[in-house]
Amino acid sequence: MPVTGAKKPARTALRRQREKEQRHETILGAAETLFVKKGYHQTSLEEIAEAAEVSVGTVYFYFKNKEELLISLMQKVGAHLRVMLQEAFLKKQGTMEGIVEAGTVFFQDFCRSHPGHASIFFRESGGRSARVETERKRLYVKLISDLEKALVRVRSETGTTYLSAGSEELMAVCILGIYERVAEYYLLWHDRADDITEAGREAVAFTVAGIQGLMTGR
Amino acid sequence: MPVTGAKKPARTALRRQREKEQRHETILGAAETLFVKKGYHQTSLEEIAEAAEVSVGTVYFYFKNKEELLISLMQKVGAHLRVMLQEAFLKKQGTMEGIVEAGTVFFQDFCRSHPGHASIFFRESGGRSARVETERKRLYVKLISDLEKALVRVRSETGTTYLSAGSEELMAVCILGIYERVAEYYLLWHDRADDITEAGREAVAFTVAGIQGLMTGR
Amino acid sequence: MPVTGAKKPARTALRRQREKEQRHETILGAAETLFVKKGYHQTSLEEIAEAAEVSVGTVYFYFKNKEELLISLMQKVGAHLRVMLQEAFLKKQGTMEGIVEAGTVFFQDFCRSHPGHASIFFRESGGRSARVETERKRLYVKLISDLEKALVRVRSETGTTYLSAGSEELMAVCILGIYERVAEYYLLWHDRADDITEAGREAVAFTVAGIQGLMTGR
Amino acid sequence: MPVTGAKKPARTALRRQREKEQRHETILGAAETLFVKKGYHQTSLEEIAEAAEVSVGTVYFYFKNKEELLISLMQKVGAHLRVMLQEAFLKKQGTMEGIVEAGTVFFQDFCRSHPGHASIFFRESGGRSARVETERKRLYVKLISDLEKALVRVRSETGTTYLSAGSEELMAVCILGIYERVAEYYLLWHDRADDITEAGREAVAFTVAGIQGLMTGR
DNA sequence: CATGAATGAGTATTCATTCAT
DNA sequence: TATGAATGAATACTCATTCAT
Repeated sequence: MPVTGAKKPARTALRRQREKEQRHETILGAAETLFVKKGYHQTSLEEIAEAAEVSVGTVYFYFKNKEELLISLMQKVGAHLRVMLQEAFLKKQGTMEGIVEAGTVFFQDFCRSHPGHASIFFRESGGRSARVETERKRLYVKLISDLEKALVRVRSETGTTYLSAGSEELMAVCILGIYERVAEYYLLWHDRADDITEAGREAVAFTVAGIQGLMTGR
Repeated sequence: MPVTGAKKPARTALRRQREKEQRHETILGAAETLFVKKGYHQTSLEEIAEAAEVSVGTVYFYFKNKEELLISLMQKVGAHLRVMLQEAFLKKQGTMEGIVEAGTVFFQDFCRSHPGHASIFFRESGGRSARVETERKRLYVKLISDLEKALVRVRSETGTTYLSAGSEELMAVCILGIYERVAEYYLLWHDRADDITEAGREAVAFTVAGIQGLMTGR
Repeated sequence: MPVTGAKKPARTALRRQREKEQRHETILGAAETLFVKKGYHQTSLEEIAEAAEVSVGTVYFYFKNKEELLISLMQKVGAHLRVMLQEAFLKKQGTMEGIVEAGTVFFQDFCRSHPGHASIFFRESGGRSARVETERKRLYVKLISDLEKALVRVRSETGTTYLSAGSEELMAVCILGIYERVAEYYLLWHDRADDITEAGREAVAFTVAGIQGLMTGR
Repeated sequence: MPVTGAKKPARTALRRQREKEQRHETILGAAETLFVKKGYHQTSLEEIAEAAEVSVGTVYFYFKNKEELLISLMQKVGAHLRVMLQEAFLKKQGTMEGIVEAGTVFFQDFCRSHPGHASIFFRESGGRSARVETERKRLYVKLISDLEKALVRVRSETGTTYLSAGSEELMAVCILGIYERVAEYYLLWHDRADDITEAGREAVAFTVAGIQGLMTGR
């Protein structure tokens, strides 16, 4: 029997693997839609199962429990956000331009194409349970740490110093605060998706000015 | 009717009124403590009643339902915050100093003496139910509007203009975002209550620089 | 106002107390009937609630959980059994007659008038969960200990000795084994409620002979 | 057809047959271990499959359902016990010695080398479901019937009579009761595996004395 | 024969809310 | 006003069983 004969089961296994991943994604997608629309606690597992067109048991086959579903979602969104921002930083390495690019990417790409993601990450993730809270904190801290590192590079590349040893951390925290509140305000509350372009631009300008304000020896 | 006859019940009525208000406060306080410690959904009405040393029925006599308890708390905290900020703005009318004063008051007074308040307003209020969400939005919008007005006064008093027509609103949103994330990061997550003094100072500097960055004709 | 005026609330409180205890008993009774008829695991809490003519929530108001319901039942039956046997021992203190009396009481009174009790104690209590098992063991050990003490008294009163230091314990264990198997065999399996009179009589004779067999220096 | 041609498939078939039986045993063994350790209801089929290193589906290929697994186990243990006791009776045919031998075998061999078996037969088999209960009863009745026959032979061989027509049956029931309670008490509860040697000896003495107590015309 | 993903009925438990006293 | 017993709808989660591959 030729080599292809041995491959056949491998192919089946691969296809199964793919199908399994698809299911995983389908369920996660259904959960995201419902969490965004109705809120985590107002969404029942039966609804999620129905939306994903699977049985309740299947949801539990793929996810340990409801909490895990939310955490998976948060992690997915968080990772996505980090990648986007990292890429922006890398484009204009170590310059204030990188910060501008990151902000622009956040408001133009992330918020506009994935309003649900913003909702999950900034709204639904807050105060659900101890485990969720821990994970939320972990993800926020990572993002803040990324921003911090970018700010450190800006400082060393431009040969300036900041006000204090903790300035980078503080600024990173401020920037994230701006991102999330602007996103929620214009996107989720006022549904002014168009305004967010302009607001985002100004928010970025605000951010840049804020950073420069903490720079000494310019 | 003799005077004494009229006065006696009046006194009783007054005392009753006072007692009633005390009860109201006691229950609200118990709810706040528990919401902050365990989270809104993880706190049962029975626990609240027990902590307030009243029966479940009594809680329902003073508050329509559990949601109302959270909303009352949010309103109380929101009002408190507004008053604090307004007073700060008034001290240094229409100048950037007012903005600085407000930020300082927020980080020094509000956050440090009422960490529970910050938790209720910024964390527990998010994504509980449609009604709570509506109220939360209303309170945030009010705060933003206050900040916006202060920024308008600063502009008119200093004779400058901002980048665009929506700049005041955008900046107000940014400032609130900075407030809440810095508060949660240093106060609620890292329990670095001492750092918040320094962090607050720098956050205010960041804010001021950000605002000035959006000012044109300086 | 006369003394009776003060008593009124007391009376109400008392009546409430009584009603509460009645409910407790009603629920316990419903659970017993169903556990005996269908088995513990095959009985749902909804069925118990329905049989007791209360809501599911009420069952949980009186009992922490389903397990607790079974444990309460076991304890009730165990206590009842102990009292019955103790009284029998006391009638004919320290003589073999007491042993005979106890056996007779067990087969004539306990088994015949409360076949459900025997079922709960000897059958339903076995291997349900760790907690139930612990409690079951505790109750069995108590019963065995009672029997042991009775045997010790018989020995000291009649001036004999048993084969070894552990003989009383061993005999107590044997006697309980005889009781439960005879009860289950004639009562629960063969529904030969009439035969149990005769069987019980002979089982007692067997028991007595067995005990005497382990007596030395007669 | 040449011999070799016929033999080859036969050999394969035989090996398969052997492997099949091994699987059967492996699964049964895994089930036994888990049932003893965690209890029937607390053990899931997935756990059994995992312990037996097969898939869930495979378990269902070898056993109709979970109930059947327990019943198979009970039957295996029951058969083992019967064989042991029968052999003991046969060694000393028709004499009280046979009864003594059987008891000794039970406590020394059965209990000590297979504590899990005792647990399955005396504890886990009780009150699981109607089918299990029926089978349990059937097995107990068989054992009792064996004991009864042995007692009948003793009676006819020694030329005595018992108290009544039902005495043999009653005594058989008593003996089984003694066996199981002593086994559970010393072996499963108190983990006094060493004491069971002595306790077993005395239990046998108790049994013999009990039987003789019901003999008339000695 | 073996696999393990999929099913979905079944159930214990919670808890906001009501209301007779 | 205050109580707390009673309610029952809502829901997360389990697990024996099946069946396409």
